[in-house]
Amino acid sequence: MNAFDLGKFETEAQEQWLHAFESNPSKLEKCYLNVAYPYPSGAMHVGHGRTYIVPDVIARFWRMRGKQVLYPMAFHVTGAPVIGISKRITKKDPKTIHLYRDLYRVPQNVLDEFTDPLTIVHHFASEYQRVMTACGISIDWRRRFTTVDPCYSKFIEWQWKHLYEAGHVIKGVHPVRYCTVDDNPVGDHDLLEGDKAEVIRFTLVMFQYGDAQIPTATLRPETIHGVTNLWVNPSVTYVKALVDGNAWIISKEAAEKLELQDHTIEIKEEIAGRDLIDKRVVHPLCGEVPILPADFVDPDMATGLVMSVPAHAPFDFVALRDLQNAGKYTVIKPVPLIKVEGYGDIPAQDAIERAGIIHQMDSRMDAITQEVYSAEFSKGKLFDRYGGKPVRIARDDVAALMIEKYGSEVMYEFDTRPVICRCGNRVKVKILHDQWFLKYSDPVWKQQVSDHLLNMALVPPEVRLEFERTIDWLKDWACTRRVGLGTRFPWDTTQLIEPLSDSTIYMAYYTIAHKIREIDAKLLTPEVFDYIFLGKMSSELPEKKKLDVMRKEFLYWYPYNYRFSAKDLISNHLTFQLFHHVTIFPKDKLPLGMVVFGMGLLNGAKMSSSKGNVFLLEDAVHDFGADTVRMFLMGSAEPWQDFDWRNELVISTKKQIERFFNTVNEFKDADGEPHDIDRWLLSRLQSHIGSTTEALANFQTRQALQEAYFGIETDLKWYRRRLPSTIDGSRELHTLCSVWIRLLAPFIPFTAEHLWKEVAGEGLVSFSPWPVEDKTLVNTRIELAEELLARTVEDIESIKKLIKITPKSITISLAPVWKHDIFRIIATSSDRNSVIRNIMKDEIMRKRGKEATDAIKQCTTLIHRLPPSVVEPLSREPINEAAVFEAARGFLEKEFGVPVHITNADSSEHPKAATALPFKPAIIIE
RNA sequence: GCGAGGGUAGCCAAGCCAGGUCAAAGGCGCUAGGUUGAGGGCCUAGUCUCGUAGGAGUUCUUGGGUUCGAAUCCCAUCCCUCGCACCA
Repeated sequence: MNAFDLGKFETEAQEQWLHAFESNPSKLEKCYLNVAYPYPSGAMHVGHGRTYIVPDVIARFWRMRGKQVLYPMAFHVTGAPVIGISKRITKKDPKTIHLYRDLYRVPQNVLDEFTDPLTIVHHFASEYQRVMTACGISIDWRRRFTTVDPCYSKFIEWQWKHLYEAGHVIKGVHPVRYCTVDDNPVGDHDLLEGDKAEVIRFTLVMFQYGDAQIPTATLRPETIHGVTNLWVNPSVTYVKALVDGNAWIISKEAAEKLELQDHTIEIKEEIAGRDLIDKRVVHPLCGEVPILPADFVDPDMATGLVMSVPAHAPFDFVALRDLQNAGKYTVIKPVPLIKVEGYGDIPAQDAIERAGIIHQMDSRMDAITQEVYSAEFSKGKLFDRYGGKPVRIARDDVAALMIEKYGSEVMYEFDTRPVICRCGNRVKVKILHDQWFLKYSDPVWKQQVSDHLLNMALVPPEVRLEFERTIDWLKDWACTRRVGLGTRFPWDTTQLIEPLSDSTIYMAYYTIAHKIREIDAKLLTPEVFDYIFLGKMSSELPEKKKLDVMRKEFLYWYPYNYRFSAKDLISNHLTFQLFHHVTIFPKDKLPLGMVVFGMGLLNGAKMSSSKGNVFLLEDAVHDFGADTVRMFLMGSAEPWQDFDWRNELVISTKKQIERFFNTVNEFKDADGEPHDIDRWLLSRLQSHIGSTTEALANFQTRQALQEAYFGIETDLKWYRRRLPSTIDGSRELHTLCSVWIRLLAPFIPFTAEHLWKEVAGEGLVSFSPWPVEDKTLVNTRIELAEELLARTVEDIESIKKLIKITPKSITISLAPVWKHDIFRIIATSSDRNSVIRNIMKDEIMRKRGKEATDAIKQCTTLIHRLPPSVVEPLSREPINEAAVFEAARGFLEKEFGVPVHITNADSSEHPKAATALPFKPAIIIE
């Protein structure tokens, strides 16, 4: 009749919860929680589950504690990924089809529609809502929106108007990875290869060659003084091209690249590499040098020609040495210019010879180059005749000088290659114009954020440092994009506001999301939002009454209390939103706190949709039940720790819920008279209530479950053991059930809701009052008595185990009064050294001699071993041990199946009796 | 490489900030016994080593140090996770 059936509990509760969590301003104190909204491009897995269940548990907790709780949800559909996905589905890319059809189980007819990117996000947004609901997440769904809703775009425009007016939006140029086939910048997820590649800024050193110039790209312009020659690949065909009207000799590849980097290119003629060999070039800072052949020169690296500094560049040194070993160019000597500790005059030579490098192709060349470069960069100094500056300073100085006086230009190139787009094309660096930035580098802005961070609650506290570092480190952020979904950038409507920049203050939008829909988006001018969010009046506000309602909502809910998000967003989103808030909202509307989550693992490995290592949340709910999923996710680790989903562990979580269910069913109708053990149970219950409450107030879901579930379960086991077999449970068990259900309700709301109906009769447990610790029910003496009994039982068991005889009787021999005196004196004394002397001053003690000093030592050890919760009350007043054991004699005899005698140690003949201590009676088994 | 966090018994994980209450909570797994009596049930005990009396010994990545005393503090070392930007 009342079977454990999670599926049934879920169905029952869902009906009653349908609109239960819709939350409106009220007289109650508010609690506004929100979590980073999802980008719905795929199905939810158990990792997502935790992200939304943690805030839900906290929301349910505060709701029961009588707060007006708001937990809203929306969908972030801004950005480019779904554009790519829809393209790949259109092209019938097998990997993508497999992912969506087989892993996410999108029905074929829906999948067919995925050629439209909006369909993808809308489909999965609905899926998210469905699965979140199935998980019992108590969201106010009336406030759901997506970031491409017209009203939301109006809101974003308003936000940006304020950012702009504050001077945080600036225009600039920016080098990006660019695919010339797609004609678009490419992000990491668009890359087939080279996603680690960084764009590096090279200086082009311009050598004069007849009427043309040869640019060589370098990261170390200061080494110009040590150039002995250039390197050219003899088997490569170079071109002479007019670059911005000047004749340059460069590789063909370089010509294409430079065209993307703000240069006009007009190719005039081809020049074979070998025709350049032995020609001479000149630069004012190094004089005239020859061009030498080198096969290692890559035409696809920067300009395709390089300058050679054999004294400081191991590659150059070896290449030159190889030529000279063949008897060529023997007059060329490396020209050193940097002094660096740990190396001789020619660092490159030292490094090469130390490593015993024979030829250019040695695999260690890169490492040696790195070693020399970083040694020179960190510790090197230019020779006095070149200015004597440290390398790290001279490098930038020389580069600036060259650009100013010697015609040098900047060229961007990747540090590693190849970099290949998903379309198969080589990615190049392009300088984007009309690129807009958010000026996160602004020290004044940074300071405002840092100042506010001091007022914020951060969970766990360790993340504070990371936030501080991030604020400090943040540079200007390119905030507009050319492709994707999103809101048009107001100052250049061909561009869109970038996804991380349109999701920073939407927590404020939640407060009005369900109301603003009633107004035509066209009417939503900045003045409207100025009124709602800032209280600024304007003459012609539309729908003033509706605006007033929204103003009230905002004032009631804002600022939010806590924002939840995974820790990988600290370095961007979570910090960005602080920047935006401090600019737009007044001080009393700034965020109050943040909770940062750890990451999720599946069977020990990182969850990843693309690798197929995911467990869908829906499947988990189906296989184990929503409560099981919730309890497992909340109990296996604290929110900020990484957690690992393992099916075997989840199964045992389900058994635990079932055990709870059975126990409640067994006890809820008990109506016996209470005994001492009931008073003990209730006393213990109070501390579980207290600890659970404290843990949840600190977001410690795991700790809370330990207290609320295992703490109470362990007590009940002892209770049952202690209960005389002739007696039924007392009516206090009904109280315990009522409390227990409520303590667990945030974690396993479905089961709790079902049981609540049986225990309380009516109302939803979700809105029932959270249990409050009743200090008047706390009975330290009874708890101590049970503690003494339990410890003694344990001791008897371990002795029985050791002596391997069949006991015929057990004698418990209690410590005499004088030992209790000693115990108390030691426990209350602060100075352990003098305490022995003080005790032994006493005449009576001294008469006891060694017996007394032994007792002192033993008591000292015992006091160290006992928890303070035991020592503290004992030191105030000993308990009547004889009464405790007399009362429990029946229990002990039942436990051990032999007669149990209780004696006083000082009247016992048995030598063991002398070992009796307070709270640790001597045990004699015969 | 840089920034942040972390490494605890078979596994997960508490403890570390405020050093002695730590052989180290709790859960899982495993083993034994009991109960019911057939099998994802419940209860009890055990689960580093030794021990015929509730104890002792060696442990908390590794190596040093501070201290009467360190899982806990300091230094170094190795390993792991996250972030390093135009990407949600």
